[in-house]
Amino acid sequence: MAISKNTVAKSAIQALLSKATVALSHAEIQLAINNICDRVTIYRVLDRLIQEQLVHKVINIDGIIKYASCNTCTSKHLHNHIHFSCIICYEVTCITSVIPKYSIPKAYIVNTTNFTLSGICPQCA
Amino acid sequence: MAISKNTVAKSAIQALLSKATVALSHAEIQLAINNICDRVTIYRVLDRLIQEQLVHKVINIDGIIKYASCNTCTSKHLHNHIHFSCIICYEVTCITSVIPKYSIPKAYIVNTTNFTLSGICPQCA
DNA sequence: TATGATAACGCAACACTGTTGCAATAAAAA
DNA sequence: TTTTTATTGCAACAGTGTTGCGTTATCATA
Repeated sequence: MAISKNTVAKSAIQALLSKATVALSHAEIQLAINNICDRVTIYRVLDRLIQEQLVHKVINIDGIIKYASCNTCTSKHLHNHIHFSCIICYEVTCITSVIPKYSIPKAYIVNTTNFTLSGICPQCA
Repeated sequence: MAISKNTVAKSAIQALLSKATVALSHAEIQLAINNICDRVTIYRVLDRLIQEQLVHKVINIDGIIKYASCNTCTSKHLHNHIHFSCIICYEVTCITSVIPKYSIPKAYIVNTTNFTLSGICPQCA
């Protein structure tokens, strides 16, 4: 995987995500970077960052895709940790400290896991 | 919660979901019932069925909402079982036999769980 | 069975998310 | 500096889900 070019939009989005404590949606990113670039560019930059394994996707409980920086993925790019999705503030937090246990029939080949718990986060409780 | 009226659309969608072995998306339902009613009506019927706890939502790995009949929810309306989402045929199957184990910090109040594993299902393997 | 209240419907319109094609532009290499 | 090529902006589009409103069908009551 070739390293992509370093552009203003890429740097801004990368910086935003790496300092964010929660996963952000496309809309939230667009709002945060304040029209630094087009809507479409954000999607393309995110795709690039994902391909370069700097960012990963999380599906929110309501089906909205959120993006989070891979701060914890040092050696392997694995995201089988729990995500917590708050029903009040809609923030998605990576609970990296816990790896969930599961077991399913052998016939199923598991590639990726998406364990999202929803409820009320500490800030909203 | 008052019982809603029994309409042609409701019966058709209910019958379709109860005989389906996998969770269906709105688009799939629309295709299956073959223009028996309007797009919007399907959304409203599904909302009613969810409110009456006859159907539950599952978020697919790509963020598309799928609907499944609550065949297994006899006493309590709980859906904390695993869902398997196939990356080839995009079918979502409820693995009702297994309840996943997890633990997260006490500060988080968990309401619902959404444990979706994605990979290749037995049919596509 | 006929009637009336009201839930449910179809239609139109809209907002939002995500994608694609193409010409213009910016980044990095030569 | 020039050249190559990735990246961008713009426009247009497809898909998903929602809302308002006038009409229709359902179900309870007479």
